[in-house]
Amino acid sequence: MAETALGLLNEVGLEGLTLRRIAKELNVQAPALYWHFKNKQELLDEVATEMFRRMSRPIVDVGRTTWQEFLAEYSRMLRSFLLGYRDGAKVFSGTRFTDDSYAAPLERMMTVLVDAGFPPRAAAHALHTAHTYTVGHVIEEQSVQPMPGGERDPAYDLANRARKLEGYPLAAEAGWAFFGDLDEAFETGLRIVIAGIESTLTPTAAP
Amino acid sequence: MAETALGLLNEVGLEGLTLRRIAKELNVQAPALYWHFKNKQELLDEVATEMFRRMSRPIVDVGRTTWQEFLAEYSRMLRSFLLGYRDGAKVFSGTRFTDDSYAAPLERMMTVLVDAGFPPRAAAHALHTAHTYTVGHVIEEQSVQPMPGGERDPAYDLANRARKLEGYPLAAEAGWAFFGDLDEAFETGLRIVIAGIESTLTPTAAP
DNA sequence: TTGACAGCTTAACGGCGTTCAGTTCAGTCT
DNA sequence: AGACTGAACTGAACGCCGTTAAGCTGTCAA
Repeated sequence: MAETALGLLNEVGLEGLTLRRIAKELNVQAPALYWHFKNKQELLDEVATEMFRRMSRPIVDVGRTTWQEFLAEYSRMLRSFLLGYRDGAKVFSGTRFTDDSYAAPLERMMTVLVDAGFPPRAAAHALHTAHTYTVGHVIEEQSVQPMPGGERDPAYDLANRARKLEGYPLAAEAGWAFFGDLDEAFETGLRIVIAGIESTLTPTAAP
Repeated sequence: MAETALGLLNEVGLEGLTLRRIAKELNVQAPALYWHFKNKQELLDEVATEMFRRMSRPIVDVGRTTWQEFLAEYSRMLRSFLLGYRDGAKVFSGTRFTDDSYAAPLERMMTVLVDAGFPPRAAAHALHTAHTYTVGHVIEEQSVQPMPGGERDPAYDLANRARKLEGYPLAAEAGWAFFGDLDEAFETGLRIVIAGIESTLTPTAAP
């Protein structure tokens, strides 16, 4: 049922994901859903949990590399999974997981960092910062470009934006970095985060 | 009117911020709002713009310091402003600005970085990464602790969480960093981002 | 005095999440 | 075989939502 809702998400978007629409997809009346969920939020929590479950598998399968590459790969996977669902980042960020299926993947990721020499608390902060940055970035991305591979929102047209910002040359220039090549913007931020972890949290970083 | 809606936000939250409720606050009937706005989204965009306008002033007033301190101060102000409104980060992240009042503050911030030696593109990426990290962090914070200074959502009780994660010691430990001291978590991530900017984008960083 | 027009009201529409009192029906127990 | 149980669902309804349409009021220029 969470699977059905998740499948529907790409068709109708978060705002179109109503109980009646989900029920129709299941050949059922809307109130029947209340047998399985306390309310809509609980259903959305289940949807987010299912999203995380699906992306946990490939994350756990990342082979042995440096912690830098591992963290980068996790962030890229998280991003591409979120981008893969319409309003993915919004659904994901607003909800709590409904079970402990996140525990094993999290333990695995923590282990990679701790094995690389991070104290546990530092490892947690490293993961949290990379995770937080990625989700924040994708939320902004999806308001520029709602669907994976879809059209961009015309409100973010760069030429038009530059014209209105004539008196502010640096601000105009900044638009390019913000809304131009989204992949590049993400990778640049990701490099920043990982380099920052290296220089502030790594055991060899402290004096 | 956007001011009224913004004032109401802390009372009723984003989900309680209905057109009828806003209209009541203005001693007016709901459809009257449609004289001033095309639809509710446009009103929300105006609310977000007003939020940014209010926080632009103190940001511009930050005195001359290092770019590191400037960026840190910007991020802290952004965070505390967003935390100051119920669902502040959600309102802010989902909407586009309705005018160009962001241009002058943005130009100012870009200028600080460029004056410190950043190429314009690098300055933009630096700002964007710090901004994105901050908004992402606050979104997570506000789902743990919806109101400024308010109670925490009991679903994030740490002792309880630790009990359920008995088989996963590192994951349990990570909870502390994720949901424990939110201020400290933010500052740690902020140090990471700024140190990362320093080592990847600064003119003296490149070989 | 008339007319334009900004700003509002009243009434209504379809759709939303949710509730509640029933209905169906497979499986268990006697 | 017949009674019972409980899970899963239906049908009708409630109150609220965003939004539309048509009409009313007041102000002010010509």
